[in-house]
Amino acid sequence: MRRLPIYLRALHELLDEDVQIVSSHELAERTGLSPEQIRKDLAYFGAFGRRGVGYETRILASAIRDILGLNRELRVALVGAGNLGTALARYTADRHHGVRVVAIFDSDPHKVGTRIAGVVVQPLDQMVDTLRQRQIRMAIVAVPATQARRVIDMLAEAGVQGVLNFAPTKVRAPRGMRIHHVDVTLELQSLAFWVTAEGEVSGSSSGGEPSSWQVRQCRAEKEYPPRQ
Amino acid sequence: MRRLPIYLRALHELLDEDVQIVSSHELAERTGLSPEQIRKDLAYFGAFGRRGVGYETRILASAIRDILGLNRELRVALVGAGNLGTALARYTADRHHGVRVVAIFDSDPHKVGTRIAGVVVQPLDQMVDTLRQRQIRMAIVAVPATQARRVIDMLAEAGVQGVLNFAPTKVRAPRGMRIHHVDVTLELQSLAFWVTAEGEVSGSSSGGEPSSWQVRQCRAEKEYPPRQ
DNA sequence: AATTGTGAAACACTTCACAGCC
DNA sequence: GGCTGTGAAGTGTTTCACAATT
Repeated sequence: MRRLPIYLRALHELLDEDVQIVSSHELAERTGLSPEQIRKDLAYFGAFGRRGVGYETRILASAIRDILGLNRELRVALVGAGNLGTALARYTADRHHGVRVVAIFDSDPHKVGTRIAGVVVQPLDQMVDTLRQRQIRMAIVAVPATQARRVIDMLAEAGVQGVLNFAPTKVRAPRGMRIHHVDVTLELQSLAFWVTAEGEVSGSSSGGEPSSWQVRQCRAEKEYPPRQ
Repeated sequence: MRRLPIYLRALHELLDEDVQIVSSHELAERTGLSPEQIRKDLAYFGAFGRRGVGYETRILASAIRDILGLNRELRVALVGAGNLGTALARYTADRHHGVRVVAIFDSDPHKVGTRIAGVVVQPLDQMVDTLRQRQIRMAIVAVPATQARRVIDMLAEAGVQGVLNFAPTKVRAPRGMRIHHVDVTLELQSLAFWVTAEGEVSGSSSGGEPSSWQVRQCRAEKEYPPRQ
């Protein structure tokens, strides 16, 4: 499921290059995945390819957009008009990925009424009514962690079914809602494991008792055998 | 590996509440993971708990920070001082998660010299030298997709070992570098699968040939049996 | 009695190998 | 010959069940 958008991106690149037919090997090359995996994934949703030939670029792209529900542009609400929210709103406005921020809400009265990427910021207490009325079913949450739970409950009440949450808290998804979490802190902290701290030597250790950074080295060497 | 930061966050919450001892069940409750998984994870790095008692909150938190290399604050560079970059810089400055943006680079001359969260923005062509000199080993890339590859090559040249990439392109990690990708487009598009398009009824279908949204419904019901 | 640590079983996911088509 | 589609094998991860420990 998470890989379909990756294929879609590669297919759009190929379409820009006027490539009509693409093989699983070519797609693998461009996505960094294996040809078998791509074939399995695509076959799961039905037979889109022709044996001995490959996949028809335009048809496959359209099929994937259809599976994802992106053939009509999906309207998304943004909650939280800070720097992060602004970046996201502008981003979806620039290129058309099938998803676009069409409503923005913030609790700060100073922000209400301003425009971001052409969309007027509305007060938070108008959110539930507006989303219901406009039948918006997806939202991006870019508010402080303390407000996330309340905002997500409100979104559930408004009938929102999918949420992309940037707030650094693990909130359980209400019934009927799916939440994808983007947690920068978690990413940075887990990435930290792979970098050597200052003062550490990146070569082999010189005796002494096993310390945590040796664990780190050991683990690191599992995935990067040569490591320089 | 990716779960250690989750445990760490829960442990810090517990420490704020002056909880001295915590069981795998309590941690499971707070993280949404299973007790067995937590025990397996922690046991993998060594025995931190006492049978019949639980885990000592402070010691476990410290051990995890040690494994991740976060007991000394990790200095990180930010490349790209747009809205997204600004949000991230401010975010790491506010709370101390063991990771902090201490250098910012941008190619826009208008941004160079300004301050974000107390850090002066430097021109991109000073990046490699500055990072080498200050021994900065981790970076956040928040530049347009077109620049991402070049920036990441420069970071590799500067000795950076870990990169958190927000640019919507899959760049292969250079030797000795680990890249974590945060791709908002991909997240939004895969989330789109789970929401019903406007006009669709969320109940059962009324005959006709199987269409993609029925696939969507079918898949959705696998993970959310009741779904309302 | 409560809780960890851990081998075994179950499960999920990926890769392999090749049959079936073009 | 080249490529897809797919059962089978392989690999990795999660859950189960329980022995070990306080």
